[in-house]
Amino acid sequence: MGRWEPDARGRMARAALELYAERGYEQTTAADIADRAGVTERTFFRHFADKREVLFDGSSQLQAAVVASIAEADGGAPLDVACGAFVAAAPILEERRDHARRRAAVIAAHTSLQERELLKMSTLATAAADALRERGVRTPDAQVAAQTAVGLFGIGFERWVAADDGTSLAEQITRALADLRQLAGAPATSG
Amino acid sequence: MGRWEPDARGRMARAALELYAERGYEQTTAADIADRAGVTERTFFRHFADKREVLFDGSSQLQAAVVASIAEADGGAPLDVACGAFVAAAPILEERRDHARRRAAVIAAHTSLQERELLKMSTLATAAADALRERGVRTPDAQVAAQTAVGLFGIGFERWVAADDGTSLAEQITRALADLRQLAGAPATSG
DNA sequence: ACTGTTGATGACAGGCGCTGACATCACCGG
DNA sequence: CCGGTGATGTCAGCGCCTGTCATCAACAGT
Repeated sequence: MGRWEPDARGRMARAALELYAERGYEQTTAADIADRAGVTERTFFRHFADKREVLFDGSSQLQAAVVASIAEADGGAPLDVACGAFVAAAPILEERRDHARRRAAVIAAHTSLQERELLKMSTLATAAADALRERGVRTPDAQVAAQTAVGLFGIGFERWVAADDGTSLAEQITRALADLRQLAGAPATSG
Repeated sequence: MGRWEPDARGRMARAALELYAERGYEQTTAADIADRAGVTERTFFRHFADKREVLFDGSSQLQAAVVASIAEADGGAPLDVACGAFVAAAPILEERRDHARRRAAVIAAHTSLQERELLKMSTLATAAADALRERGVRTPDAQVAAQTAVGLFGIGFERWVAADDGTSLAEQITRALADLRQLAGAPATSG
């Protein structure tokens, strides 16, 4: 095959997900992934900053969609704009539910990968907050709204992945927001 | 001094914070920390799972305080109980503001450390949610309330560390919660 | 067809993080 | 004085990740 077989990056990403699922994250070396993808370990690290990053290649796409959606939103309360952006971006993940589930299972199996996912979420929150500010939302409000929206997205995503019924990701996020409104509004419930 | 100089763990934790602050996290090797603490690199890794964990030795204490506070709370809405628990646990950090600031600066300077902190926050959220469930809060509500409270704590902590006025951590958390209530309640603001 | 440039890859060396295995030493109870 | 216990030191080694240089495909200009 020589060098220059196309889409080395994609091959490595697929090989990594397969191997992490087959033998586990720790039991897979970077050289293993490179071998399966038909490249060298060195090439692997040229494309991905580290062994974890290979699982998060699509995260910038999600972030771009969320930021764009916030920028283009018609108006409304900041929290609605932020959550609406995640609902609007949900199809990106919904289109590849199988892939999302496999990936989520691998991540759930190892703490290092959860750390990286949390970092991506945090970055996403910062980007969303910036986008809200861009619309004129005051800094503290933007921060709280963005962080809350990302938190609700995380919960919704978790439930969407675990759900056996056909509830959509968008629906899960919407429900989580409704939950929060209930919790934030109701003055007293149980003890 | 031979072996058995007391408080090796504490010495390593202090040495690590100093060195990370002096030369940076990456420029500090585990052997450097061990040297300054008067032990071996191997001993360092017997006490701390990895090079990052040495900065998070007190996180279990915070978690215990939050969980206890949730368990002992008098009653009220889940979100109030959760946020109240963080306010109640705030003195643990407020007592050592200098240390908290130095530590926060070090963490802010390197992504790996931010990842670890986010993981601790996530663990804290799970523990808080469990504690809420223990009180009879339904699972989805517990999850949303706990995650939201941790998010607000994170924002409050960030502002407390950055603040030049004397605003307390507890006050910052309370303000963030008030912000969220405003955002969740108000139907429409800007565009 | 020849050539220079560009960019991705291969090959190699090496530092650092982290672990397993075994020896050593301080302390404690008998 | 002695054996047990637990923390530490010592050593070897794998895997992650990086710097460096050579190699090779593709492309543009001549």
